[in-house]
Amino acid sequence: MKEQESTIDTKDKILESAYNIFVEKGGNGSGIKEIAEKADVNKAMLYYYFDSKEHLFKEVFRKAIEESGLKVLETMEDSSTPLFDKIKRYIDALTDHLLEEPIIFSFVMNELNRHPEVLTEILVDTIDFDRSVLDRQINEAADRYEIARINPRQLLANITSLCLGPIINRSYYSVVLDISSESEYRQFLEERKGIIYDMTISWLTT
Amino acid sequence: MKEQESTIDTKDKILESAYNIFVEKGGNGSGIKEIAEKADVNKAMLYYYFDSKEHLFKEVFRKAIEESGLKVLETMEDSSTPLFDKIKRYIDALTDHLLEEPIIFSFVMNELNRHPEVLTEILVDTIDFDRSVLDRQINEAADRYEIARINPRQLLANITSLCLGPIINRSYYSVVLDISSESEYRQFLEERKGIIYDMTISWLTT
DNA sequence: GAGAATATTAACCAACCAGTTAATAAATTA
DNA sequence: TAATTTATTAACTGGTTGGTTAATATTCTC
Repeated sequence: MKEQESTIDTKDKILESAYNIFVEKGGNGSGIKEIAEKADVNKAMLYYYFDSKEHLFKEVFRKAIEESGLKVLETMEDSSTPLFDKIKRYIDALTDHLLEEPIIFSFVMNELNRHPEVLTEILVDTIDFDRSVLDRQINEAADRYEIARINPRQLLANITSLCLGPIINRSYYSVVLDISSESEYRQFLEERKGIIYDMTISWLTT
Repeated sequence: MKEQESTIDTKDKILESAYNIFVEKGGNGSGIKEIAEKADVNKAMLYYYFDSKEHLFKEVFRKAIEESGLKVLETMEDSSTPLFDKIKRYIDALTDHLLEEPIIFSFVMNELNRHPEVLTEILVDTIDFDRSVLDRQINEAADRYEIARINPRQLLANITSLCLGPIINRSYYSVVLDISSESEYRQFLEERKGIIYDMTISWLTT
């Protein structure tokens, strides 16, 4: 059997170090030497617990998804909450979470864009989202003429895009919107919560 | 003086090769050896025309911005077109352009996220967008009670986010929306053009 | 405490990296 | 055509990369 304490210690030390460095510099920008050094561990230990840089990266990526706030999506599966309330909660929760961890989220998206073939499967089995509840809710609301008949996928794409955009591509929006200070930007994002909701509702009810 | 023909030839060959490889694999993922080989040029020539990998990359990045479709933003500076028309044209033009060059756009955003300090200045002087015309138009329309009084920056952020989102982070949206086939995805994006416009207008007029 | 399993280390490896150099070829100028 | 500038090349450099190995230290089991 393993000697528990120190094993978990070193393995976790490696993972934590890898997490920080990968997130900061990206998969291609980081070296295992640096990761080992920051973990204060011999480089060979890295290959004792993880058998390649790629494997280590994949575990880090999985962890990053968990902590990114993407899982907020699963709140959309709740059938007991009315549609509009759910939308509001989703927007607020997603924005709040993204405001806390913007870098992690940006990391996930960047790596996903750069290595889609390898990483989508990790995404798929880490987040596994079932859209059926939301679909039904939307269609039933349309049946009752409470909202217009819209494509549920478009709703999801709209809300998500509106929330993510200015956060994960902050550098771009900083330039376009000409907002440089941190506090100003945060205020701008706070203001968005209400706007995104209003915009969505006004679209659904016209 | 330079020997024009062959000079331009080789320099351009290098730039083109660098462009393709950088866009495909990203700045950190690409090596100059590969770039030289694909350009069918001696590696030293790379340092004859560009004095480092970073310089070469920056030129590629600049070129990528030009071809990415980001410049469509500048149509918003036109004061002769009515607000709603301008919005419609911006959405259509941006979407169309992005549909043609989704990878380039993704590249620009990824690199910008990864190296904001170095690349924002290139972005700033490549795109230089003046928001004042749009601001005035919006405020005047609000004065005339044609639209609600909204923050022009939020309008810009909304439209842009809605257009960019599902295109530059396609892998993510493919999973969330569960759309795998290329044609289905393109149709989805086409459908969005109208939806984004409707959504924006309904928000502005409530 | 012997033996086995687990954990850790330093030294090593070949391939690759960005970048240089010094010599040469080709074109321009005079 | 001689001198000069511009273009091109092969070979090289020093450092880094991801990854291995073989020996050793530590811990667990009995």
